[in-house]
Amino acid sequence: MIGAGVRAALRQDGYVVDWVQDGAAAEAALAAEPAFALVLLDLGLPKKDGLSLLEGLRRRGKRIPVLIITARDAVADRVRGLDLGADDYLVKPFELDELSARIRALLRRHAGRAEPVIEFGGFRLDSTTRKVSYLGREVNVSGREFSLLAALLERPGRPLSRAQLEERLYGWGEEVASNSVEVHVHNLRRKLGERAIRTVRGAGYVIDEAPAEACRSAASSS
Amino acid sequence: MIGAGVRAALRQDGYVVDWVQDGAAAEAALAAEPAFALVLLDLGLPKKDGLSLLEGLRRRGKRIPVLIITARDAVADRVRGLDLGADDYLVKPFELDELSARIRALLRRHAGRAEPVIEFGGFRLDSTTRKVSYLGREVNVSGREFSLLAALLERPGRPLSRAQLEERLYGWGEEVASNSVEVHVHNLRRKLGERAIRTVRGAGYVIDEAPAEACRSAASSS
DNA sequence: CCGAGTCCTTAAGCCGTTCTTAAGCTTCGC
DNA sequence: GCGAAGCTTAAGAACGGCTTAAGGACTCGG
Repeated sequence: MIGAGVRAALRQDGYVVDWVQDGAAAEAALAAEPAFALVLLDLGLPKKDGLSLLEGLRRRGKRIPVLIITARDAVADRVRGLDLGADDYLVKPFELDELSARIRALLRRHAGRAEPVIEFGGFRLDSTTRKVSYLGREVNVSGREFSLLAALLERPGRPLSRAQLEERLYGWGEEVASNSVEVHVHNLRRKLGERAIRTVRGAGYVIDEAPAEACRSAASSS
Repeated sequence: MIGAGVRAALRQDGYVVDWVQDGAAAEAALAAEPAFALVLLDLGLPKKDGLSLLEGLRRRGKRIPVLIITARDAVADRVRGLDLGADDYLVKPFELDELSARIRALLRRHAGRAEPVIEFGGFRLDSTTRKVSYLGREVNVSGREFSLLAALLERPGRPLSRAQLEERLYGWGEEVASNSVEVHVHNLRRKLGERAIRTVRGAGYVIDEAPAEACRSAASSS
């Protein structure tokens, strides 16, 4: 079957692949293991309609990326799938290159952004070299500090709570029981200037769109 | 051209469509009008490579959804486009139904990231950043004050009693035994002006629809 | 293997803000 | 004028965030 080929190709790409062959098994697997990063859903599934599987997922609030695979002539299914909350689709037959690219794009989108360079609010982060510059100046930051900035810049303009940042910095496995996030923020501010990271009392920290240099439309600079 | 057909179909769907016919014009339009909800990008553009247009957009931090349209055989372009940060693509020739479904999906997905904002009676509450502005002025409010405003704005035009507000502010568990709601209202009025929150004697507090105009003279039947 | 340096976590104290409480005052309706 | 409802004020407590510093883990060069 084509399933085996897909699985082999994805493993080639470094993914860990679970392959189930009907809708009921898929639901069971998704219920048992909440950590799947993405669902590849062939609408030709037996036993259970793939679309209702998708609908059930979304109804239960799961936001896991879902990529639908359909036959070329099943336009109606595709349309329906997208409206039900699928993130993408692919038409059979497809090239494995393309599948892989779409999966990359979906994962990246879901992660928020994994593009090598993030630019926002005066920052420029390069995640391949882990270099940071702010307002044109190159700044030396440590590993944790870089991750902290990256987390903040993934949701630009939106505050992240200490809890969210900790989760992001330390993962689920190893929790931290101290104010280390505050300390990192403090150290960053010492390197970048006071205004680089704004505190939203009770909500967390945020990086604003307009840094100090916002001279264009800055009506009220507090 | 097919452009005209697409435009007509989208207008049919209720969208407002701007159509430019080369990359340079597209960049100019995007720079001039920041409020576009989505970009439909035909990779066959003359004058400027569509992919570099996309790359420029992303590099400048624009997160506007981009849907690429390519020819059937341009797999490499598609892959590249997705890696550059496109949100979706469609292969020519496509059915207009499908285009419309994908646009719906993209807009919905993007709207999911949009900030939930309440606007009413001169207020503008952003619950992600906990920012409040009233009559155009940005106002600094504390956490409880924000919750109080949010509660009042949830049922716009309808008064909420002190008891209801307390319940809303403190939850069911921990009741409060004082006039703290009154105190918060007072502090808010000091920040926002006397008229921002109206007292309905015996019933509670309410935020009115029309803040600017003095409606006192609207006499007679109540 | 040692020492210097960096990075990270933890802990403790400080400080300003915010919240609650309570008491006295004003306004309203009768 | 009286009581009830609402307003104002101020003080203390509680909270959240900031700062600092100590110590451990790790890296790197000798």
